[in-house]
Amino acid sequence: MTAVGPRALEGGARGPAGNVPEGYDPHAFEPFAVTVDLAVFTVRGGALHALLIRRGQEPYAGAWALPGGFVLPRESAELAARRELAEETGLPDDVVAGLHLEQLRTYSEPDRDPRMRVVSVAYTALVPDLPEPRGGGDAAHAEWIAFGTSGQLAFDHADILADARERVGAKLEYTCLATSFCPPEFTLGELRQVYETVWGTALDRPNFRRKVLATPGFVEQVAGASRLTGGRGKPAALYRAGPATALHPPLLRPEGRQS
Amino acid sequence: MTAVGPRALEGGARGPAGNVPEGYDPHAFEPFAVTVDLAVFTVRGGALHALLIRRGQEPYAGAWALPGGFVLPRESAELAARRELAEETGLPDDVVAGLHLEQLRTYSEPDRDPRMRVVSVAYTALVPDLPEPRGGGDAAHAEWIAFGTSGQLAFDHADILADARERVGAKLEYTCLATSFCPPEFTLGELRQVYETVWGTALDRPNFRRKVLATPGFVEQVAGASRLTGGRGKPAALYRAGPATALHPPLLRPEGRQS
DNA sequence: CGCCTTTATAGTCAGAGTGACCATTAAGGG
DNA sequence: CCCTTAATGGTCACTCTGACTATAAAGGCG
Repeated sequence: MTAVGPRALEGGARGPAGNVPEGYDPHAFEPFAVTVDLAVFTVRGGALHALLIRRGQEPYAGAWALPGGFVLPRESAELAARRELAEETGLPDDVVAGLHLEQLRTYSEPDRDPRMRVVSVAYTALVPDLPEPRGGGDAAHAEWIAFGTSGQLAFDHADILADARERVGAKLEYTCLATSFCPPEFTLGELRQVYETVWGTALDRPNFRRKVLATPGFVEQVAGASRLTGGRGKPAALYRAGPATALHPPLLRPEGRQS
Repeated sequence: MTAVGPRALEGGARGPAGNVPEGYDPHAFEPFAVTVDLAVFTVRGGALHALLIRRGQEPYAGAWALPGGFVLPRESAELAARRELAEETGLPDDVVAGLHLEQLRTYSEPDRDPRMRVVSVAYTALVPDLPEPRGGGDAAHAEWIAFGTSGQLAFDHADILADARERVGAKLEYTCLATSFCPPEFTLGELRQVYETVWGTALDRPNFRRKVLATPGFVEQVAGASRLTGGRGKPAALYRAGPATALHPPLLRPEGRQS
């Protein structure tokens, strides 16, 4: 890998915060590829699942990997992430446009891809339990895989997925994000299961209920509606996500346990 | 801008999560430049300051900008950020190696730099009140500018700086990060000033003291030492940063006020 | 010197929030 | 009919916090 280009700029103020000489040729140095990777989570049957695709070619042929792809020349990373998400899940664009998508962080270790220098902006998405994703027209075939059962992931995707899970767990504490995992109408039991699944701990039912209902704007009751949850037990009232986005005070996970 | 390369890969599985054909030519498409930008904060005389450099050339000649520069071909973004920080501040490498540096987020809007496509990974650093930075050998001349008094910043650096400030404020709530703004030995009054400065609110002295001392590992008293703080008043005991990194339960800013 | 201001430090008190419980209601299953 | 299960309603003690008062120890000033 030849180190020309950027280094040639060192004589003046550098970078976009500095200056690029007029005659600067964008093709003169070893380029960086910029991609997005997606950590898409859902809660399914009491277990956290991530959306993964099976790799067909080397490197890491046969391994699971995060969905993702190149950022196109006229596209922001966020737009690229939304486009890839729509392609991989086969969901209609308007549904994808409404999903919670959040930038996680950027992974830039020089050797994270053995083929060339790839800098990847990772995004985290939380979705309700969707119908099985349709492969996005091309060879890509995305599936929901229970967290921790995927074997070795390609590239540094295991790191990304672990970081994303930790971030989601932390955000549940001080935001109303948990409703993103739920369908439009849900019971408090389902909402509690989201917390229990992501945190890996059991929560006290009455206390959870008290906390959620005491937070203005977290959830709004759907008048008169109720639903049986697990086939057994008293039917539960239905709620919708409210307008609030932050939890004050936060709902802390018990005893700082990480999983 | 020619949109070849990435688009040519669409036929197969895409991106580094997909596959790059063997004959793929890294120079065949419009390249992305990858840079780092630094939001370096300090607390000085009761006001939050950011480290900025004055731009000499167009675009944005004469405006203040964040320090930063290219990520070199064999360098991670974090390494680039640390190298740039050392160059701009003129601090010895071992000091820079010990500073708190945290990835903020990546800015990738296609037109954020009018000259070419630049994707920038932003980092936030918190430092104690350092001696005036020496310009880093080159033309760059970094200065501490009080937050909000810089006028228009170059590129999207005002957004980055605002995001960084918000992130720092939030992190003070649930981490022990505030000690990064302080010299090795500090008084509780100085630590409280960090919170007051970043949050823009006054805090109750006794309550702040109680909270900090009740958190195990946040600070450790320096036996027998004390110092006069503002010239007036009772001398204050000195403390060092403790081993703790997280605050459980958090120290929430009053009334969810953002500034 | 006494008196002011300033800051650190010690303590009090009421209310909010939380964890650990117990009790009741309403469903399905044998 | 009685079991299990889950939702819901409620209690109680403890912790944490915000508001506040009081004391200690410095410098400045007449």
